[in-house]
Amino acid sequence: MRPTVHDIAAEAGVSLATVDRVLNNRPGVRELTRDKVERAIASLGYVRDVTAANLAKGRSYKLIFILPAGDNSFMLGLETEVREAIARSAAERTEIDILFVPAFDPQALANALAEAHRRGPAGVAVVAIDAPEVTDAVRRLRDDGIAVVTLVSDLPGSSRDHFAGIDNIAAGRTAGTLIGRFLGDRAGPVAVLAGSMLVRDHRERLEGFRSVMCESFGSRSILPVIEGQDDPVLVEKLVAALLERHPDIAGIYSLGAGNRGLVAALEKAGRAQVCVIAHELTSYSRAALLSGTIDALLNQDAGHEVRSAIRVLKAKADGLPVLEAQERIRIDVFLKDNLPNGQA
Amino acid sequence: MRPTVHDIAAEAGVSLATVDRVLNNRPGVRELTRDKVERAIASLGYVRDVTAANLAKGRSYKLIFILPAGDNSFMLGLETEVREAIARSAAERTEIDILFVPAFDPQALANALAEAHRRGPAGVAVVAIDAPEVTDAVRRLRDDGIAVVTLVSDLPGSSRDHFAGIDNIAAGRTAGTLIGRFLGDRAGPVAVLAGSMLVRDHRERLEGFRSVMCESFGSRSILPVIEGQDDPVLVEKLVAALLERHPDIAGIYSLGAGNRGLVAALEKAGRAQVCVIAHELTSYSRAALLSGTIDALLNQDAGHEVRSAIRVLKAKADGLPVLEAQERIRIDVFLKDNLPNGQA
DNA sequence: CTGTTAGCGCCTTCAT
DNA sequence: ATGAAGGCGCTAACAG
Repeated sequence: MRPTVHDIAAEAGVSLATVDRVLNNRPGVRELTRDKVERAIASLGYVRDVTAANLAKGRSYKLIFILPAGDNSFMLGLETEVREAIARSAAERTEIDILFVPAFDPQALANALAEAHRRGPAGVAVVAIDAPEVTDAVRRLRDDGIAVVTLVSDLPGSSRDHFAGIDNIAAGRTAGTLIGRFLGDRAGPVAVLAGSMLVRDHRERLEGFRSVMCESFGSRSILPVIEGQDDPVLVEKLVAALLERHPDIAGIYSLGAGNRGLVAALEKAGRAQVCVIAHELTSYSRAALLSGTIDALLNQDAGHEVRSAIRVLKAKADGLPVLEAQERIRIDVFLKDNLPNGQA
Repeated sequence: MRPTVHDIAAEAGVSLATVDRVLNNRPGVRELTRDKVERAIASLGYVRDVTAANLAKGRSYKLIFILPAGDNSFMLGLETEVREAIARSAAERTEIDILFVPAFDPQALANALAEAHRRGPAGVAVVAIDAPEVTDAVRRLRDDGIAVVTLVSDLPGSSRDHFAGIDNIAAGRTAGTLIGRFLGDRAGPVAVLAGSMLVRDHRERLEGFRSVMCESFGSRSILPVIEGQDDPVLVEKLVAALLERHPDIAGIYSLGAGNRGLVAALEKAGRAQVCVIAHELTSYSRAALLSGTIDALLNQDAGHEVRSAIRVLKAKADGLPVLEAQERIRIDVFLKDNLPNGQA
């Protein structure tokens, strides 16, 4: 059997309470006693049973998730994952609330962060917008010892504890290499469709994409970015116009959401031969990948992101270290051949 | 607060012991009493605290992993992951032993399974070889109520409880689409390099690859399969000969291990323009991907596989259901652009 | 068949 | 500064 607090107490010749004080480095122990206990801990190779500790503490973590409202499938999927985490909250000792804010509205987001602050949670997870008022609101949370994790889109200049999302520059580069190699010698420009340049993730994907195109496929021309606000209706309108304006388009990189509109525009225009790389696996994008309208899909697993955010918030709330390597979110690359069978 | 066994006992007017019997559907409770308790459970919305239950049980799961010996990096990585699981075993209430067997030797594997059987574990995880003596050995384990999970390579006809590995047909198809699209109109045949047709995962990858090549790139010729036994030295010899025999080779799909030898042969022959798709991210394949010798890498995360195998073995040992969707192992697709920074 | 009692490993008053 | 005692939610003898 592995050693317990009792063994340490016996070995060190002190009481359980003293061992506990040392273990949780609480005050009220003489240097000398503390040393004795620490020697016992080391010599017995003691490791604390975290589950038993949690049971005894009966602690529960109050967390708030701030998500953008809007009906694109990716954000709905993210919401679903948070709700599943809420369903698990009994087992995970969490109490999770969701706050919705209008998309791409920095002031609204800052207000939501303030509201979250008022509720006094142990931690906040937020899909960030890269704006000063948001950075400020995050700092105020952190100043009060509330842990903050950015989700999906980061806020690098801020004091957030952690980012639960993919490396968006790498994602953009991956899209660039795929579209460049898939197109090979086929002529024609490539268009880029984004949601909004206000959010960091979209800006970074664009940056990665452009740098690869420039480094490795320099002769391919890139059209100016189109911003569709992640709104399927607007996206469809913009893409329809784009296809009309440029009959010779060879490829499209859609780095935001609202792909429902992209697919509709392509199919109505009968432009199946355009090479399309898009982000996020949803029921729409999945269908388009299978039908051949979309050639490849880059994806971030919303479930992983939410679970990682929760683990990190709990750890930070307890002042525990985070294994960054374990919390890294992978960029999934899906072709029609390796689509998981599941829902999503 | 969420309800506890005490609340149920009070609500149903019975003792804790009776509640516990119903909860773990143990015998010795009258139908009527059982009903009362079940009603109380339902009406209070009780969910059992698994961590407290485990604490009280003090149970620990004895597990055995059977891995092929040999010095290819993938299997070494797998071993490392098992050792990390062993390091966590205190916290996870597991006692894990590793048994090594010569690679691609069905009889040796069957013997190892028998040895594992003798040790009386709660579960066994095994990198399977598709052979009757192995299937038999697995059945004997299962007949004694020992849980069996196949790892990396499956044994579908057998009575194993679960397979912790990727969909290898999908992996082969993905490789086919990538190589087909990357090559475009470039002329020349494609070669396939496997470890051994004795193992299911290699056979399935080949099957998926061939079917996509046939369906979507029918004009491309595929050379006969080369078997390198996952041995870097043998692989290098075989590939060197292959390159000499076929100066016009356009692409190589390496669906097994031993890629160190593949890379060496390609680099010595100065054949960097050959399009290469390989499996498994190791320090060698990573370097080759970055240098451009390898064009894309398909990967299964050994850490995920090991952790999943352990979760499943524990669940099966307790007769609990497994959420297949949650245990699905993804096929990672790596280009030089989206390589994780970590070790591996 | 059912209930009582004593833990599992840890934390937390409350005394001393 | 230290210790004794009780409890977190559940399970496991052992009695009745």
